[in-house]
Amino acid sequence: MDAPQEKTPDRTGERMNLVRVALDVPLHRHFDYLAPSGDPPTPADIGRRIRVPFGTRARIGIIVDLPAHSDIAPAQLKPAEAILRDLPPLPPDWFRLCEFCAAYYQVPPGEVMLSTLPAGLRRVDPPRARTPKAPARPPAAQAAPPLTAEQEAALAVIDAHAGRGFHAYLLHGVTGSGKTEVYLRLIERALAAGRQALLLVPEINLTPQLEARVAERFPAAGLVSLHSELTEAARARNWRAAFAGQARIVLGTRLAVFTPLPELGLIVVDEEHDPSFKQQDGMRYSARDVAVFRARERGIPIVLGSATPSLESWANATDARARGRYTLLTLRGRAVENARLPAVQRIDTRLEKLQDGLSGALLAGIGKRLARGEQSLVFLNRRGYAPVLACAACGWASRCTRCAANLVLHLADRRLRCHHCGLEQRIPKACPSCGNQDILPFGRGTQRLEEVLAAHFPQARILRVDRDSAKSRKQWEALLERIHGGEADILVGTQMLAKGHDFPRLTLVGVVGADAALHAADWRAPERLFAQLMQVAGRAGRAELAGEVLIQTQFPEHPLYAALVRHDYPAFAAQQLAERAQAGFPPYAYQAMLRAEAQHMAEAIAFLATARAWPEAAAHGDVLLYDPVPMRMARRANYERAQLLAESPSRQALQRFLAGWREAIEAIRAPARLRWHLEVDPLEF
DNA sequence: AGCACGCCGACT
DNA sequence: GTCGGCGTGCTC
Repeated sequence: MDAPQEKTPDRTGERMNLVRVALDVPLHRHFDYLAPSGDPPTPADIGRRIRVPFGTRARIGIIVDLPAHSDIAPAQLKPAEAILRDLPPLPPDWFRLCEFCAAYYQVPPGEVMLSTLPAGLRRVDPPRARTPKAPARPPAAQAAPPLTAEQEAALAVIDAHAGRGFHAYLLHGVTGSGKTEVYLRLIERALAAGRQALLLVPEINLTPQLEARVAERFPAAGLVSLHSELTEAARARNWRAAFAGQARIVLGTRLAVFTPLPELGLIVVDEEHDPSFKQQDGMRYSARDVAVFRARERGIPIVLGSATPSLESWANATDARARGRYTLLTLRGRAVENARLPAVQRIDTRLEKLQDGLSGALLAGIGKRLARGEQSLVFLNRRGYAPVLACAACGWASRCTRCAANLVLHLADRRLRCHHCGLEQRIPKACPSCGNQDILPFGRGTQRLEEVLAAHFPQARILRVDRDSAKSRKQWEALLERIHGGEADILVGTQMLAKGHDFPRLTLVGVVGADAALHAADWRAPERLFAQLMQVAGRAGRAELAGEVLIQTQFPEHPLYAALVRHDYPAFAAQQLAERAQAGFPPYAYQAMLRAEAQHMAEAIAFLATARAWPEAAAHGDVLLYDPVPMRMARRANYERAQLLAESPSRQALQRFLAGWREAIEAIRAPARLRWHLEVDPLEF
C-alpha cells in the first residue's frame, strides 16, 4: 500500500478522480471508487473518512490514496457517496502504525484502521453529537513531592538521552517504589516541551486513583481517558480532543495505543507485563509491543514500568544477546518513608491438618490483626463457592454441556455457572445421575473462603472482592470506598485486589491455593504467578505499619517461592529465562498459533493438517511447524478446538513465512462452520 | 464479515 | 404449490 505522503503527482494529465478506500472487511485489499459527483478529492482528503456503497449497503471507509488508475474495470467502479470532512485527515504516522499492525498480525489493513476508530466515527448514520459542557478545572496543580535518589538517577538517565529520538526504558521497581512519580516527571517534561503524552494502563477501572493523580498534577493539560467502559459518545469526544491536540495527556487501556496524537512526545506503559495488554479476540495484538513500535516510528522515548517485567522485556534489557535494546532503570527502595518490604513466609501445609483449608499460622495471624484493629487480605485466585459439585456415590460431577470444563458452584446466587461460556443452571437438589441426596461441593473458591472465615471470626467484618462482587466500575469503586473507610477487617479476593491499591491498615496477606500454577501445563504460568504474588504481597504494609505475607504451600522449596521470599525478581527471571533458553521457548523463539474450531474435532484437525501441508513451507527451513493438537480445553461453547504452532528462532523469518502461509490458509476450502484465526506472539496455550 | 443467490424438504 | 434451510461466492 502506498504511504499517503509518498503519493506521486499525477503526470498523465487525465485524472480519473479515483479514490482508494480502506474498508472494515476481512479482505487484504482496498477498494477503488469514483469520486462523489461534484466533489473532486484533493490530496488533503487522504486520511479522511468516506461513505461508499459496498455490496447492498453503505459503509464508512478511509481514503488511503488517490490512484491515477485502477485495476478494476471502469464499468465496475461505483461512485462514492460523500467525503466526510468533519475531522482533519488521519496523519501519515497513524497510517504507518495501522499498516505495521496489519502486516505483523496478519490482519487486513482496513480492519485495523476502522476497528481502532471510536464506534461513532465508523457509523453510516452518526448519532447527533451534543456539545459537551466545559469541564470545571481545579484551580491549582498539586505540588510534586521531592524525588528519592533512585528516582533522580532514573530520570537523569532518561534526560541524558532527551531529544535524541527513540529509546526504550524498562523501569523496574517494586510496589511503592515510586514508578508513578517518575512517569509524572516525564510527562511534565513532555508537556513543557510542547508535546503530548500517552499513558497506557492495563485496566483503568481497577486504578481510578491513577487518573485522579495525573489530573491533579496537570490540571491544565486537558487529560482524557480512553477505555471500553466509557459511553460511545464520551469515547468519541475524548478521542477527538486527543486528535485535535487539545488533550495533552491521554490515559487509556490497550485500544488507546491507536489514538492519533499530532504532537506525541512520550509513551509510558504501566504494568507492562500485564496480560490484559494482549487483545484476546479480533486482532490479537499486544498493545505494549505496538506501543514500542509506535515510539520507534515517531522517534520518541517509551518507558515500560513494572515490578515484575515480562520476561520478554526483561531479556531485552538484561540479556547479552539483546545487546541493550532497552535500558534498565531500577528502583529498589520504597518511596514511602520508613516503609519496608513485607516479610514473606512459607507455610508448609504438609505438616498440619488444615482447618477448612486454612493453616493455624494464617488463622492466628488474622486473629492478631483483628485484635490490633488492622486489616488482613486472603488471596485466592478462584471465584465462586467451589470449582465443582460432585456426587460421592456415583461419580457424577457438574460438567458444562458445551465446554470441556466443570460448572462452578456459585452459592451466593444459587447457580451453577460455566466460567468459559456463561452457561447457567440451577443447583440440583439431588444427584441428576443416581438420585443421591448427598451431592457435595469440592474445592474452595472465594465465596466459600468468605464463609469459612466468617465461621472462624464471627466478630469480623469480611468483604469479598472478585468479578462477581465488583462487576462494574461503580460496584468496584463502592467496594474500594468501604475498604478505605475502614469498613472491613478481612478482605477475601482474587487478583482484582492485587492491582494498584494502597490499603493503609492492611498488614497481613495470606495466599491460598497458589500451588496449582506451579505445575500447570502452560509454561508461562509461573511467570504470571510470580507477578501476581509480588503484586498481592505489595499490598501488605505500605504505610508505617510493617507487613507480613504468609503463603500456604505444599512445595515450600520451590524456587519460585524461594525467590519471592527474597523479593528477588531478577533471580526468578534469570532462572525462568535459563529454562526458556534451554527449552527453546520465547523470548528465544518466535511463535504464531493457528487455531481452528469446528463442530467435530476431526474437522478442526483436518483443517490444520491441510494448513501444515502447505507446499511452500519447505522453502522456509527456519520455521518449524508442529503437529496439530486439540487445545488444552478442547471444547468451548459447543466448538471443538485444535491448534497448530509455528515457531522460528528468527522473528523476520517467521514474518516472511506468515505472510504467504496466511494466504494459503485463506484459500483452504473448509467446512461451513469452521472458524479459524492466526495469533502472532500467543500468550496462552 | 454480511448478504445475496440457489437449489432441495415440510407447511398453509 | 411456497417458506426457508444453509452451501457458495462476491463485494470496487
